[in-house]
Amino acid sequence: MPRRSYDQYCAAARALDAVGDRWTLLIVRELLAGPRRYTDLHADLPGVSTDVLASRLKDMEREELATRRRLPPPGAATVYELTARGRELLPVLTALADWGTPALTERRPTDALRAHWFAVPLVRHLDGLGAGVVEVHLDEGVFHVRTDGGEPLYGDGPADRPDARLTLDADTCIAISGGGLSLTDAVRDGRVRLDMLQPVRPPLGTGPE
Amino acid sequence: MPRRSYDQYCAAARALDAVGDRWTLLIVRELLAGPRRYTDLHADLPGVSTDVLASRLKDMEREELATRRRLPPPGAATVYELTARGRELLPVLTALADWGTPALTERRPTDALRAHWFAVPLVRHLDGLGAGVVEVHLDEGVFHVRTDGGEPLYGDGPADRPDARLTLDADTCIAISGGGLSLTDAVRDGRVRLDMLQPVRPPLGTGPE
DNA sequence: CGGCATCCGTGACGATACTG
DNA sequence: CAGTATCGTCACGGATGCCG
Repeated sequence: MPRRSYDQYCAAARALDAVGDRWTLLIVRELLAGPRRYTDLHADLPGVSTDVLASRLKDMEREELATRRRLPPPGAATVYELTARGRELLPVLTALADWGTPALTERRPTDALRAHWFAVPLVRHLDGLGAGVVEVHLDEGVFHVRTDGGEPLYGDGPADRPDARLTLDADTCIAISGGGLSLTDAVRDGRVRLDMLQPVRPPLGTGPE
Repeated sequence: MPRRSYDQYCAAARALDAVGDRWTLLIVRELLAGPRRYTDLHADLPGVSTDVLASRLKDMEREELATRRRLPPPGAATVYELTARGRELLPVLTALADWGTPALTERRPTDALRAHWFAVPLVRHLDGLGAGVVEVHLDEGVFHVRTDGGEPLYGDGPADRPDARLTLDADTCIAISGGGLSLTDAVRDGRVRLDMLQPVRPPLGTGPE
């Protein structure tokens, strides 16, 4: 919890005690992409000051949302990684992103952008593809998501071995994320190009349909 | 958005621009109980200072999350009320409450408590009752919830004309809210007393007000 | 170079007092 | 009842320095 607790016996207030501080949930958004170094976090969270980032990471360790791990040499570095409890914040970020998607109609010149920021609201809408790892190509950049429950949920840049590739523009991505446009319709209308790259593996427990 | 925007073209960051300030989401929690006066809000948000509450309410008006309305005399008062956009924050509060429920195992002596704070995580689990308005009796107080989609979603104190009454203790309420205990099991085990009060809806004006 | 710690100016916060 | 005024404190953001 932060310096200032709400001191309320309320589940939502308790959650805000832990993750209600400025930047905390955006750090979670970054760490959902897998283990990240301090410098990488700082680069993908434009505007956060160095001391606040360090302080939040310490708070998150104390709250057991994240852990610090030292990678063995070569390439020795310390990375921050979400705990299981931290990963359970995904529904919170999803609910926030769903609510905030309409506000993306306005794009300000001061807005920073990373392609993988589109992953959280989009990932649920890709389940129907039957593909494990989907690489998403926007004009603004490339990211990838896992739809098979694996970790990490998503990441910036191309995937190692994508099962499918989507090519679309940001507006279409936002429309699908917001639920106003189904992926099927978007593919049929040519707003999304879908390439299946690996043989389709049927999900466990599904028979012929 | 607050004075400080994150300036990120990201749906979650946009949402946090609007509702990420301290106290804002807890004010939404209060207003989900229906129109409230400034003094009532201040009473049910222990710890908030008067100027911060006034400032947040202004921010929420500007963001079109809430509106100010002046009730006609007698009983003239100004009340704050959520807009449709503001009510759409319920999934955000639900996700936060779900995540924060495990933190309710620890109950600190400094914690304030209002019975209706249990409503957000509980209301989904009462759908199976087939009752419109459910009055919930805890040792700590009484609140009521609507399970038929009407507004307001819940409120403090007894309901006007409840269709059912639940009597249980806070720990049981938390267990049901967290999903670890089904309402059916809790009734069968005697941890919850369920009284159906209105199998047939009487005409208006014949019930106690 | 990555990972912070320190310093500093500004602004947000919380408590109290007070007013229309 | 519904806020505004004032004030001390603390948090934030930016820059810089240090240390492995």
